[in-house]
Order: sequence, then C-alpha cells, then structure tokens
Amino acid sequence: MLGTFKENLMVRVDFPCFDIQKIAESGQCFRLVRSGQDDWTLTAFGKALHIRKIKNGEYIFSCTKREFNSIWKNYFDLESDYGAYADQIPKSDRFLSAAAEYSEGIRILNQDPWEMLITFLLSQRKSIPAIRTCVEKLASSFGNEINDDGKTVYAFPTPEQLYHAGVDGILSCSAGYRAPYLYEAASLVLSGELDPEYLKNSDDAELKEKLLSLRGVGEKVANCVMLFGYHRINAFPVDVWMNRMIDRHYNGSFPMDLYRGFAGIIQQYIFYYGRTYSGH
DNA sequence: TGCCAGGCTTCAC
DNA sequence: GTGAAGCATGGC
Repeated sequence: MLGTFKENLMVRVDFPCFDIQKIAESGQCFRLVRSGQDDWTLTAFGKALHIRKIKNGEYIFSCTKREFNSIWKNYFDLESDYGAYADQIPKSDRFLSAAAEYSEGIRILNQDPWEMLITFLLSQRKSIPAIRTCVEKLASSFGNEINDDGKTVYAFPTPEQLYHAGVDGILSCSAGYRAPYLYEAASLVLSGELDPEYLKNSDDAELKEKLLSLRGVGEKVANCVMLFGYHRINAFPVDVWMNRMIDRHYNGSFPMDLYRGFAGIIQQYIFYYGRTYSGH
C-alpha cells in the first residue's frame, strides 16, 4: 500500500540526474529528512511534501500534478540539464571527474531566500546535525502549523514571527551568539530596508553587496544564500571542507575560470564528495 | 570529557 | 590589507 500517497494526490516522476538521498545529504537544505527506507519528507513553502523512491531516478510525490508543476518542478530544478555541466569537466581532472560521477543526482534547489539567509546565518561554526536541530526548534517554536495528513509539522518562521520571538526567543532555540544576527535581519525586513523577494531582481554584484552589509554575513554565508536561495549557480561558497579539498587536490588554487557560470554546481560536487566519500 | 563544527566580528599591527 | 582572539552551544 502507498500509505500517505493517494491515487488522486500523487505524481510519478522520472528524471535523469535526480537523487533525493544525495540532495538530502548535500548540505544545501535542512528540512528534507529521511522518514523511511525509501521515503523522505520535505517542509518548504508552508507545505509538507512526501517523496518516495520507486527505483533510480523514479519517484512519487504526494501532490497534485498542478502543484508539482507550479512549485516542486522548479524547487528541485528538474528542467536543468546537469549532464551538460558535468560534461565540461576535463577528463584530465581525475579528482573532479570522480567527484561529479559520485555526486550525480544532486541538483541545486530553488529554496526560499529568507529561509536560506536565516539558515546560513545560523550555520556558522555549527555542525550540519546541529543546524538541522536549530532550524526545527525555530520552526516548531515560532512557525505556522501545517497539517500533514493528521500530523502537525511547522513552517519556517516568517520575518514577523522571528521579530516577535525576540533575541531571547531565538536564543532558546540554541542559536547562541548568532541570535542577534537573526533578530537584526528580521528587523530590517520589517522596516523595509531588506526585501529578500525584491533582491531576486538584482544582479549578482548588487545582491552580494546587500548580503555582505548584514551583520553575521561574510563571504561564505553570502555565497550560500546566493547559491541556494537565489539560484545564482556561479556562486562558489568556500568553507573548511572546500579548503581541505582544494589544498589536497589543487595545491590551494582551484581553476575557477573553467567553470564560469556554473561554478556553484561544481562546488556542490566537491563538497558532497569531500564530506561523504572517504576514499579520495 | 573534550574537541570541533558549511565563519564572522573586532581589534591589533 | 593581514592575522589572531573570541564567540554559545550541540554532537560525537
């Protein structure tokens, strides 16, 4: 039996280069959680979505075809040709070729810019499991309730909700010294000085400048927000893992010029390979 | 138990 | 412009 999947409320999809497990483990999203052997649950855009793997590349989604086409197809970036990106890696780069093959199926999600800003403000000097815990605490403490087939899950808090939570409320969710960063960001949105949606219209340089002006946002966090929240796939976040890989395999200098325009996708392959595969 | 985490701000120099 | 200390708290 299909359980949470009802015949009139599910979509069967079959896409190449799409692997939900790798995406869930790729460090770009924190609310896509494995809920069974072949099942994942995603909370995003005020909705709960269930995803079940049938076989490689083939999945069923717990939503109507209309919802799939209007929200999730874009969310999972299913219309981009990731094979074409991987094809541009020179065969001579054995490390990157292996990383791309290992990471096949990862896509850069189109996530909510506000959620990405707050999530990656939180991410600094936290482990990925700790980020996940913190995001869930924020959602269940301050976010709207979502009825997920009888079970209650929580939407990511809006700027208004975080503002009303206050620094103390945010602190109670294990945000630590980052709590004022989150609170300030929420305040700026409420005052109109920061408009995450409007920034979708900005070019890369303008967007980055605005992000860097926020307290708690540096080079790395800005690049994560650009890549995962604004789908600027040329953004190239460099963290401790990336530095480790670049030092080990490129003598400290990565040939960015080869990947102009989609360096962020290459970055994601290196990051995922470096973090999850021990044999390199 | 102690160490480290998808870094940033602040303050010397 | 570069370098180094300090940072709250959870995971392992």
